[in-house]
Amino acid sequence: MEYTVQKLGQLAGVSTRTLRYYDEIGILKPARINSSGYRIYGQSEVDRLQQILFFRELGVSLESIKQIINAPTFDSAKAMIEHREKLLEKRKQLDTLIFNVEKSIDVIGGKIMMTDKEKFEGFKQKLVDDNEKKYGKEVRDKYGEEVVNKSNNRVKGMSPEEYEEITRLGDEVLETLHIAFKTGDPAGELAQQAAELHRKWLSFYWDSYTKEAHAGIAQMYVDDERFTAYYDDKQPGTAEFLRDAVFIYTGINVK
Amino acid sequence: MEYTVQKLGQLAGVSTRTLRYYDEIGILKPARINSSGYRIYGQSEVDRLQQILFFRELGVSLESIKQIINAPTFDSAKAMIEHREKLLEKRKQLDTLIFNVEKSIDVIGGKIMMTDKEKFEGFKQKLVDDNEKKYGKEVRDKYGEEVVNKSNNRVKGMSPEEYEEITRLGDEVLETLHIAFKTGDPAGELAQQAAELHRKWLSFYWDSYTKEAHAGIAQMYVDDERFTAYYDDKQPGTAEFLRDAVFIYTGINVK
DNA sequence: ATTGACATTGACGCAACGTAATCGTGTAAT
DNA sequence: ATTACACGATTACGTTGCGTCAATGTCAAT
Repeated sequence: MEYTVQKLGQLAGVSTRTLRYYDEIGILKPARINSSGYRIYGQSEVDRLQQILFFRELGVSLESIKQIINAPTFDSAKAMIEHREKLLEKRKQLDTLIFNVEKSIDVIGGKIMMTDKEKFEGFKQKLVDDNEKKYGKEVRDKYGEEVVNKSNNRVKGMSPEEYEEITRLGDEVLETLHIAFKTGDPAGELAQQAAELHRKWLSFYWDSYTKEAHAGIAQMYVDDERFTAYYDDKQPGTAEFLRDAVFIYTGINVK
Repeated sequence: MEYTVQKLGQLAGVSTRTLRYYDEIGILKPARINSSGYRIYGQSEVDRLQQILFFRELGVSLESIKQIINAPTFDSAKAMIEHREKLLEKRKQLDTLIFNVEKSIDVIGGKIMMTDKEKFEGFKQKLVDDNEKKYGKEVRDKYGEEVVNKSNNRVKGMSPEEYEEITRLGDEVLETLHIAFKTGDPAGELAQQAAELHRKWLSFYWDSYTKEAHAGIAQMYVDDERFTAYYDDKQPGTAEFLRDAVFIYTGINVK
């Protein structure tokens, strides 16, 4: 069977422009050109296009596809596995994006107010660099008091709805934490999820979140018996488990 | 405080090129131009840039941002909620993408073979429409026998490594399932994760995965006492729980 | 006076096509 | 045979959000 641009386009569900473009960049050349200069595609081109679309659908760039299908002994499985890694990271990014949008909805809704200083802080994650690592050791003492005071002030100004939401989140943290605790792995998915929830929960109390402060608080839970009692309620060792999870989550070890 | 391009750039964490560009497209113009033609930004420009970066971070296009911050009575909350919808859809797409990549890894690995006909079908997901829903009811009877036979043939041709991998996956399914069972919610994240793992596991045995078949198998686990016994081993009711989770996961109810 | 850091304005490049604009062909109907 | 019209071709600009030269002017310090 032979196809013109439009026929092939309809068969495969792509525009004629796309086929021309693929010809242009040398990823799919027609089998031959007829006397009128028309592009004529044959069976092998159909198959090749099929392969191209397959990879394209998976989000692989045309340049990469070119390499893939041109390589004589291409290890496509390996490439796919690598590609999957990329996608998983993309999804992670998207998840934090969604989280931020949701937070911003609250901000705009007036539930959370931001100070002028906080404004830029959020965007400068890169700047949370070595310079700040130095504070790591002192962060517990430093944040210990400060945060408690801040938080108290925070809570006073909350609406009933906000309070409700926070309570729910807090419960969710505990729930996830207890399930995660059974796995025994603070680096596991569940434990990291608990750490994430804990961060969300904290964000309700804090003007600005920093990894350092988060790690500091987690350590505080272990050191301060009032907090330890709260988290170890059902399962002794939970506070420590949470701390370890948060250390991994934040990538910061305060100890 | 007044800033030159570089100062502002450092403050906000963007390149000078970006600031020039923002000036060019009229989204952020400097407060004034000094005698040497330098762009000088003031406090209000800092704030404006802050807002721009805020929305940009959320993945909003500059064009949209322009509209947003220029509108006198812009309902940013509404815009954010809409934007969240878009992001959630994006994530959905990404998830199916990841699913397909994973499937393709199996395909490439030779675990699954595709017929020529199937090849193009894959890209025409749109065609997965009502026409196929009709098979839903009959799927259990249909797949019940077929799958078991197929699977047996499948297993015979497996390598030790493959078998090892499958066993591991199978264990993971059980593990997740049992944790999820404690939450009591088949629609919850854990249960859905279990359903997903179960799908992966199945994909090792099946030539081609379909939601209908998946749902059918899940129901079969409940109906066939051999399977029920296996899944209910530690916790009675687990088979039913898995079935419910899979029904939700696939969006198909076979009952 | 020279140097080096920082400023300016172009202008091209990128990915993967969409979208005209202009013109030649194939074919069916008049 | 002519006309109409669908389909083919090529050329080339537009899209997004800047990165990256290139050429050139300015400021502050040595």
